[in-house]
Amino acid sequence: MIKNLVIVESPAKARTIEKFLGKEYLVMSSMGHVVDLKKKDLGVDIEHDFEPQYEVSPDKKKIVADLRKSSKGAKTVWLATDEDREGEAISWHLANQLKISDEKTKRIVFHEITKSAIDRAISNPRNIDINLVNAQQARRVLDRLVGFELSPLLWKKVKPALSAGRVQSVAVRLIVEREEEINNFKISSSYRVIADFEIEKKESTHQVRAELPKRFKTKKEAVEFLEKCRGSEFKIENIETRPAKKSPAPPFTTSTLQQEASRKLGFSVDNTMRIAQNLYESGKITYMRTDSVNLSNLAISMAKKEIEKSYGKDYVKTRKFATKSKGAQEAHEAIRPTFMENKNIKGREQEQKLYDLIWKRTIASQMSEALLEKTNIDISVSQSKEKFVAKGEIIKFDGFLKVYFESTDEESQEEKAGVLPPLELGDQLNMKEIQASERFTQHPPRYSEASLVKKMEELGIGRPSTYAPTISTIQRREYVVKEDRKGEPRSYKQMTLKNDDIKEELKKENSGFEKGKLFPTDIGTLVNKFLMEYFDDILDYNFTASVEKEFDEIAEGRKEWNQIIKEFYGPFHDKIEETTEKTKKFSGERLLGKDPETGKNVYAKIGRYGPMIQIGDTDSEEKPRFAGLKKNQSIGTISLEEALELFKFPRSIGEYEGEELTVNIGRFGPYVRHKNAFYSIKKEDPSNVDRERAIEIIEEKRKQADQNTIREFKERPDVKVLKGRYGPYIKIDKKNFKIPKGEDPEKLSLEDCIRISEDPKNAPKKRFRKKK
DNA sequence: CAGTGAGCGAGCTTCCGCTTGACTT
Repeated sequence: MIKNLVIVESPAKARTIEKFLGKEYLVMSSMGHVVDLKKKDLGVDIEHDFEPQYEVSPDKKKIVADLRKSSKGAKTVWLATDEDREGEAISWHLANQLKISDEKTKRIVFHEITKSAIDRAISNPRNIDINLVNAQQARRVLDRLVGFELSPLLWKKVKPALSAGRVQSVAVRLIVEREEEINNFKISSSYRVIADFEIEKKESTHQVRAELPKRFKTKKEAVEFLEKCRGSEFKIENIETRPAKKSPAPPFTTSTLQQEASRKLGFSVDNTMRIAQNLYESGKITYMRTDSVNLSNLAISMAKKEIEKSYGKDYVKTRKFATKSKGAQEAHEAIRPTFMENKNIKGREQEQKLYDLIWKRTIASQMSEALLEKTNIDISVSQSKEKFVAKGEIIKFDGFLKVYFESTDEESQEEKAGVLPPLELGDQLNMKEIQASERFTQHPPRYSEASLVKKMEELGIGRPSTYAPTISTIQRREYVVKEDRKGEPRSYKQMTLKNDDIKEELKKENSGFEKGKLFPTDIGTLVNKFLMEYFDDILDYNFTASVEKEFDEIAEGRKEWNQIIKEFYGPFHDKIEETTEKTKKFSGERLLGKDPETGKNVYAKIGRYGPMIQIGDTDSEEKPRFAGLKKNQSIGTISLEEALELFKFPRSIGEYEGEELTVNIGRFGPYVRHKNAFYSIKKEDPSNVDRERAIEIIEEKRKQADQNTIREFKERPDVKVLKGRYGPYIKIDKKNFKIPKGEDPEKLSLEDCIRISEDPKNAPKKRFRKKK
């Protein structure tokens, strides 16, 4: 019999802790929450003070049963879930589910997984803090009420299967509004002047590059200035040198890790988290879902030792960082290597890269500041009041820069300041060339996944465990798409003064190139418009912050959670009812003009299945005609001509193998149809697909299918052994069957296939209903 | 996986936050 049962949230944590505690302790994990509001219906009893209707989550039934069994025999059950609102609630639900007496239940917390922290926790147990639990219940119930009343309203008014919520709807709003800003952005240009000088010093020639701080609004002004430069003398008028310091960034939180991995390694938020999870489970890094920048004393002393060993004492400067982000709960340490002496790890390439980033960032955070010397040199122009400025930067002591430099989102136009030659006051410079180039203002950047996470964190919306899932949700609902945009060529004017001559050129550059940025779709834009019109309070950027304040008051025992929810729900529910009754379908309908053939109205709108064009009015006697939009078309921008073009489908484009070939646009995009089979048109515009190209597409797919076929049987053409994304499988008619281990897919006979298909172990699992 | 969109009506969809495997074709 076990004396002590310790329950934590994560199995990897359980394994670590078990090592610290002796044989008298059994450590198990709950795998997060085990109880939630019931899945079906609202799950909240509105009539009775918003009583939550809880159930053990289906996938946690076994875990709860196992925990119950182990807890029965234990003398003491230690609830060691995280020290935050959710963790407290998990402990409370566990206590309720395990049905253990209060006397043998103890609640303990630790924020770092070290022997001393755990020992300290064990000797300082407390009871479950019911106020904190109530704050969690309020949070949970509020999110359910908002999500499960707003979403059905969208199904009625906009389109089925949509969703809305406190977090995701604000994330969508950010992206929609950024796009509006971009659309309203007026590009302007100005002229930037850069001069290249030369100077002889100590028998060698040095180059000096300087920029005019002022930019000229017009070409005329820029040329006038170049005229003045012609024949001017350039003299060093002022040299200013000042010391500067650079400090390292704090260690990683979930959000900053996602941002840096995106900028430096090009990882998606989702990928970063998956890799970090692997590193965590193999014991290489600490927990990866955290909002804390704090390092344990143990970690700091390990870092110190490592820095001393690798770089010397001068490079050590330990620090404690304080969390600045809103609503941080700091239940864990910052993300860091478990053992600082492991500079490298074995593993997959991506794991090594991410680990390297974490190692460097952590080590750098405990290193000395970099000491710099910044120099500004003013260069006068004898025939003008303007002055050129040359900037230099010398690193006197590299400090943390030896290992790590934080990157930024902004791709700046500024050139990096370098080392300046030894110049003195009064020196004359020889002008080699002065260039005035037209530069354009840039619209605000679209969000990437990582910069959206950064913004969400700033607003206090979402938690480390939900950033990645939220970003997936808004893409899965097709509110937002992640896309690349090819840049477009743009010309700019450039005037060059060289050898006393001013030359003007028209140059080309690429502008607007974007990779992996988030764009709102028509549906995202429309849903946002609807919610902003009727539920702007929920979409308010401060909504979460203000309810969090209320949750804090509940946690402090100063307010009743049911009361807080009641005050919110009353007006919210009224608004839901009112909107349900008083508003019509919200389709974003836009009248494009009249169909020249029939004279009927042509509309662009959102229909049951997404963006479409409608010819004819809904209430007219004749049924309107419909056509779906192509990818990259939008109801906001499509022209009447483009809209009418869509009605030219399905197009018959000839015959092949004695059967008709048609091109059409369906639910999953454009396709070629031939002999009852569908072939997706992925690359080109379906309007341009002719017979020849269609045959190519068909043959390509057939070839692909051929290569993926391992076995075929003449007597039963519906039975095949195929090679899929996840390895070989058997296909019979339209059902797929797993091939058990030990069977060689290359050698399966028809009888083998049928035998395998009849074994219930290999039966196709019920498909998880997941709409893409 | 595939040709819809109004309307008829049944039955479905949906939230956020805490955790991992099981699973996909």
